[in-house]
Amino acid sequence: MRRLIREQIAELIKNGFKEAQTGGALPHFPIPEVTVERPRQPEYGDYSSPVCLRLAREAQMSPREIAARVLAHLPPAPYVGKAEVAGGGYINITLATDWLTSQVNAILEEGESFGNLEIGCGRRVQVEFVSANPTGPITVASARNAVIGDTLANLLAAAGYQVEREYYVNDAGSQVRKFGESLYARYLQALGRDEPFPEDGYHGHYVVEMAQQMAARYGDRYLSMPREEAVRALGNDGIAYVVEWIKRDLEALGVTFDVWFHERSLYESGLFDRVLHMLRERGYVVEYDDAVWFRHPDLESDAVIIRSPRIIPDPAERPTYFASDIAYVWNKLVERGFDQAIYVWGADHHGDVPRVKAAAKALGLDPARVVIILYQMVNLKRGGEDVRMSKRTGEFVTLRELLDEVGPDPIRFMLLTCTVDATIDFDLALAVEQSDKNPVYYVQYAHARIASILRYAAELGWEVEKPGDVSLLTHGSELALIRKMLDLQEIVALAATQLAPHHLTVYAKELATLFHAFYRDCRVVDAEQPELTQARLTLVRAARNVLARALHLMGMSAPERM
RNA sequence: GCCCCCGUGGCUCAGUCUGGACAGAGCAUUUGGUUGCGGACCAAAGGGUCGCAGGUUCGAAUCCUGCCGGGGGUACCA
Repeated sequence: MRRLIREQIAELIKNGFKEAQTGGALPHFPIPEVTVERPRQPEYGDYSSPVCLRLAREAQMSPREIAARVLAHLPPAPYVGKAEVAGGGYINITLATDWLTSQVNAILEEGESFGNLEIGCGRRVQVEFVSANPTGPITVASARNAVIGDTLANLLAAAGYQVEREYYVNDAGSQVRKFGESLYARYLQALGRDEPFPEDGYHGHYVVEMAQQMAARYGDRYLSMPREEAVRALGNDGIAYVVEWIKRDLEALGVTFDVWFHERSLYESGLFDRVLHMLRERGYVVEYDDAVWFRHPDLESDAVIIRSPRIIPDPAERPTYFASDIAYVWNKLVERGFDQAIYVWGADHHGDVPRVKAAAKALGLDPARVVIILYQMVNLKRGGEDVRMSKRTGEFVTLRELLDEVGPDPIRFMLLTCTVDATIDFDLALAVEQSDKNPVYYVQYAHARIASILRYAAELGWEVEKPGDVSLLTHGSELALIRKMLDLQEIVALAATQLAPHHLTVYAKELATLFHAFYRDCRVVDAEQPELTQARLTLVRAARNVLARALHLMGMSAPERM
């Protein structure tokens, strides 16, 4: 556990300013926030700050002169190798080589905890994701939700938050009823009855199979019930069945949840009524058109419907899904006391964002505690052709099919590769292909190659675990690799604060690239140079440590062989 | 109509929220590389008006405004 180097350098420069000012080398002016960036060109060093560029007027001297005086007063730090003025007044800092190499041991000591930070300060965060309707199998769109949510949860945990993962089971809405009716119809058909299938029902073949199983297991038990009761009972059974199904498929993708929260419990516990009462008292509830509405100044529309007897005739007063959202946000932030509730939603729900925020606000909660991540859609393709998907029509590619074809790691990596803001064209043909177009193998190959080197060394009798003298690591490729390894912390900080898991994929590819370059330039196992070999074996082990951590943060495996 | 997302080399995408020094990868193309630890690798080359037009700034792919193109949403579906 450690502080980011970038932050330490920013502070260092700030102290340089202070020293220069108190020493009279610089006039007194408010020191601005010191921005520190990573320059692209290696000759500009590891870290660079342009802060002096905009101070010419206030300091009454050129940016270069300011920078020079700050540097003259820069406090010493073990990690600073070279600090110099460059260009029009940049402060460029190069890390000290001996410090860099010493980090190899530090990384090994930290093990799987390398990359962990404390920026979360132990705050409790809930990540609620997937939450697909339990009326059918998980599709590719939900798979994107799953990998984003799961990776985000991993990142937040690494960043020092206390994280809980939750799946919200929609078992109270009208879709559930529709599902029950579909099952009922198929059930009767399975028993040989001539039952018409509801027009807007679930047409997928899986409904037929489920109904057949139920008919086989329960016989005509549901036949003796009143229709309404049978529909409800079958719907509940069906949902329980599908939830287990979803759970298995997500597990196969490497995604598990701490809590499976049932929408229905919001009503059964009486919470919804209490929350509705609170809103009513605060004046956010209006009634007209035979319905109950939520009204709030933040909403563009006049009001959002909370419940109406028209949505579901039985039970007559069944609320809308938004009603559930109101009670749910209270449950998250108050009853369970999360500091922050993160929702992972498909972009087609973006219109609901202001409502949930407004609901939180109306309940007296800080809407900033509600964080909604919208990810764009996944267009499924097969060889360039669009594949249409809808659970209702029964035409879709399930996550299970995809897992059988591709396996979890490529799915995770591909769905994680671009920002949540970009639409993904997921080509099934490409996903299956184990080629250069599929960078997941490139990254994992680097790990397998590391494992192979260590196996090879062990076979030759090297003490692989014995710490080497890391000060012997002076080759440019070795130092470049170490630098990239240290970056993992920056990436965790960036991805966790931006809630942008895709940074991990970029990082993993870069790390793999630098390892492959190191492998090319530096022979690890060399009987004629035992000291160097021992040092390089140490570096290789540290590299494996970092690469494995990056892969694990993405929920992927770090294979020993491929 | 209104709201959200996208528009960066032939293709797929980073970089935009936190403005900085000649705009980065991968794929594809061309040309090379190991009598050594896995060639699922490495290196080099060509290829870009960062959708368009204004504006802010010492400085804009990045911020602001308008426009164009693509996708999604638009309240008794969830």
